Amino acid sequence: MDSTDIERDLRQVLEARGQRYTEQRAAVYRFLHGTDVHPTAEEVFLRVRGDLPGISLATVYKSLETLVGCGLAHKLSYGDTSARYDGRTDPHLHARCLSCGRITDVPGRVPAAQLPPPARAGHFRVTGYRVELTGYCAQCDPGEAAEA
Amino acid sequence: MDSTDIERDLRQVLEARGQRYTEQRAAVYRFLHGTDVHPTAEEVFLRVRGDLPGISLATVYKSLETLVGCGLAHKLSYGDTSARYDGRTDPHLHARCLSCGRITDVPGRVPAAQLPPPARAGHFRVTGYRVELTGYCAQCDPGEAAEA
DNA sequence: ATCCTTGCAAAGCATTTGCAGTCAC
DNA sequence: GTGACTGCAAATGCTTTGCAAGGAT
Repeated sequence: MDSTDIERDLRQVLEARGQRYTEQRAAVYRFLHGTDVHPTAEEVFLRVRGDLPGISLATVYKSLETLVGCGLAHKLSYGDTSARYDGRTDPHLHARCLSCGRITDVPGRVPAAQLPPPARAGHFRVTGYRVELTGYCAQCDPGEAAEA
Repeated sequence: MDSTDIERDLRQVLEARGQRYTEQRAAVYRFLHGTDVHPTAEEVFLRVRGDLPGISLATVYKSLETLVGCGLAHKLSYGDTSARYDGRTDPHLHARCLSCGRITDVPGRVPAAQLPPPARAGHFRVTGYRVELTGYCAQCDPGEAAEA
């Protein structure tokens, strides 16, 4: 899928929801879809500003929210720091570096069957789950002295 | 373990780290340890103010951070809203209501053996993992119209 | 022409920090 | 008495919002 395809898909999804295709949204989506660094809103802003010098941080936040609402991106909130965004939609796990906060993709996945009986989680109706790995990325590992 | 025991344990842990036992920390810990509602800092503040009318929100934040640092509590950050705190230390899962944000304890746990090969997560050294269930709590379920 | 989106600046919210007074040891 | 802790208020950092001008259909 090249850049043209990506933009066509974006337009289609936006129109299906009564929203408009704009350069700003396209630039944000293009960047997010083509990277695996799971950037923060600020990082998206700095990067996208290379293509669209006039774009504002508020617009980046709004565009990201729009993409998440359309299912074209996921928001990764770990609270400790600012939210990160993921433009990949294939199944994968996230590993978060306890030292620098960077998110690394991990190919595997956890079968739902191995989780506790969903129906019987007290009076809670379980509809989904999320697994997050923690540890140290290649850049931070050498230190190895750090602990959580 | 009654209230007296809890306070003795707290004193011991604090002293082992060169920190002082105070009424404020004791009140926060007592409340957190005796509930399973996973309160936010604000909720802890409102509740503890019943015992200590003069306590400030900043002190609650500082006390919670101290307890987390001592391993006497866990901080649950889901980003969407404010952080929540857990004073229980026995193994259990957390189920988060997508409607109201409430956290419900679920007795089970996920064996590490069922996760993807830790050592081989790309160039990432995995040291731990976290599982979070999502769905709807008893109070929000009746609606059943809502979706994620 | 319509009305959605942008960009700017200001507001909002959770959390942290500086500091003088107070308390635990 | 000494150093850590509290409470207050101000500051911080991320994110959202109000609104007039601009852009997409």
